[in-house]
Amino acid sequence: MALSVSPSELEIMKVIWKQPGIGASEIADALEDRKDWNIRTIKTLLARLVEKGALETKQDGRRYLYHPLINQRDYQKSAAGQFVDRLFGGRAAPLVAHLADARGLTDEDIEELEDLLRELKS
Amino acid sequence: MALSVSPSELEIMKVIWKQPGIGASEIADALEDRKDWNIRTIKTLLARLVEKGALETKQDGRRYLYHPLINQRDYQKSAAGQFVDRLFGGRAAPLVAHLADARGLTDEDIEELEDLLRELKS
DNA sequence: TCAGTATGACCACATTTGTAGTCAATAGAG
DNA sequence: CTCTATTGACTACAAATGTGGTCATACTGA
Repeated sequence: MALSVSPSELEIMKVIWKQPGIGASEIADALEDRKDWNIRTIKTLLARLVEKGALETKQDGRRYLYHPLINQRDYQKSAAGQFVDRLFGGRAAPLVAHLADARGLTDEDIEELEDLLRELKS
Repeated sequence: MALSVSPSELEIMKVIWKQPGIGASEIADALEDRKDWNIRTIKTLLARLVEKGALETKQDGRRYLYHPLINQRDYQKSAAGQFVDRLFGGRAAPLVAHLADARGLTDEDIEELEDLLRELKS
């Protein structure tokens, strides 16, 4: 469990979560402006993700299409939990305080947080 | 900057942040129940942290005392920022929503978040 | 005074991660 | 039909990380 996905691998996962069933070269296209990766690098990362059990492939002619085996929300939840545990003793409030301090919260963030709190209290 | 501290190294940093000027064997004591690390392992991590510029040493007789060169709050702020960027597109609200969902927030968390939001809006 | 112990310096080694290269087969461009 | 570009399979290799060993030395209690 908790199968670990490295930062670079996560970039790949994000593309596939957004477009399940995408192929390697389309992933390269999708990342083109964000990351300066050789197609070989992307394929290596894909192979590692398959090996780790984070992705599965479907044959499509002579190439592979990639589908996530782990759910983005689950991954985010577990990563968020690990992160607050490691750095903030498991407490959410100090984390948000640091974020607010470091970069400020958007009005949208504030509103959403208020809604969330309202909901939690009911 | 942003000098990267690995998870294991961070455990060491946390002890030193709490007790600046501590020596290697006291760090081992402090971690004893939390981590099952050989004293050599701890010393290797300390050496790496010094090398990275995260710690400095002061000679105390024939041993070293360790002092942080990076501030805990600064580290937390930058790590929190990087984390929300990587996983939540930089938005704080979804992160908190996931935390609340995954493990719930304590009453204390909720109260602190409310205070924080009140403050941010004023 | 001397043996055992704690310490720092240096070394070791497997695994993970970032970043590609080589090769062989194949599919499409002319 | 032939040449080139694409694809997957396999390989490479340095840096970072986790984990600890060796060695020489200096301290300390018996």
